[in-house]
Amino acid sequence: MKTPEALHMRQFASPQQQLALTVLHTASSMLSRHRALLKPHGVTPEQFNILRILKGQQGQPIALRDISSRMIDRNSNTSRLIDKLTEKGLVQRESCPNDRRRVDIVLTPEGLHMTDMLKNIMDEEMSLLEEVWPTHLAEAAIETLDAWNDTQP
Amino acid sequence: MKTPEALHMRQFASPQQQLALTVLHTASSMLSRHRALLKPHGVTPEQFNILRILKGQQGQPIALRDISSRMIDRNSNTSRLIDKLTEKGLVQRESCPNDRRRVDIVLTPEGLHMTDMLKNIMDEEMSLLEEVWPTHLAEAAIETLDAWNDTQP
DNA sequence: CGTTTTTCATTTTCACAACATTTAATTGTA
DNA sequence: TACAATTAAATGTTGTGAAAATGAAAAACG
Repeated sequence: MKTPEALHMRQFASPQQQLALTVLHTASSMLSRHRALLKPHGVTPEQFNILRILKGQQGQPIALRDISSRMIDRNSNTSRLIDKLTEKGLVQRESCPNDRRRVDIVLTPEGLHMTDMLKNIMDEEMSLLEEVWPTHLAEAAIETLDAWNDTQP
Repeated sequence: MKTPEALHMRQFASPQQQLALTVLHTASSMLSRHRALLKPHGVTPEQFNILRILKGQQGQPIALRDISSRMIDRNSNTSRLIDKLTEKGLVQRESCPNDRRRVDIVLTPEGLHMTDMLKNIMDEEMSLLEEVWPTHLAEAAIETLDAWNDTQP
């Protein structure tokens, strides 16, 4: 359902305002979809986001602080998310010898395995987008949205 | 900060995947901004969403159920959000005579006043978007995103 | 040095989301 | 009419996000 229909809105103050609401609505809808896809495996999108960052490290440890700064949703409670992933045996905390404030995080073998599986699931979902969005339109939309992101700190 | 930079990502699987992440990141960032703008007035974006829907009714009562269906985030618990707004004296519950299961919601005079004020604040914020997004690019981005929304139930 | 400031992680508080269940009222149907 | 099925709202529980407070360690600086 297109956004105006979904939100029962006949007209918007401006195309810019409509785009803002469309972005919020689209993100909410996407996140719901991701949540549903990951749920059978006991992982939330926020947790998967961390797993994906760790996977990108290719075994190299990364400080909790740096994970936070790379998350889609900043300011979230990364400590607690790491707690959950640790309980599930997917990641491990390691103390950082040269700076005892820091806590390095690494994927466990099971975590790596789980991440690969979930990545396949999400990649499949993402590939559906390629049928909906022609490449040049996707690129144009990215530029438009990032024009705003670039005004933000 | 543009999305790839913000998320510390060098390259994406596809422009489509990059757009998906950009949408999620942009929405999260926008919502934070809205939350900060509304906070001094003791209202959250979710609550403001309801106030805006009620304002659109122009005094006509609307059933709680119909508010739910028009919210950006459909899954939230409207009953409890209405509780919060009632506590603040911004809205009022009214029993619906022809169907006693339903509960009609109306803005109080203070609620109308507050909504007008908050709407000014948000409109001002939205007007900044007009300097960032040329109208034709905003319209193009809306079409692109809604192409996906239209594939969703 | 020693003190102050900054940094990093954790903890805490509050509000909301998700999901299930409950209660009440209405509708559908034998 | 009786009674099951459905619908609307409220409520209970658990988990998560946002933001601020706390505590510990390191860095900065006189």
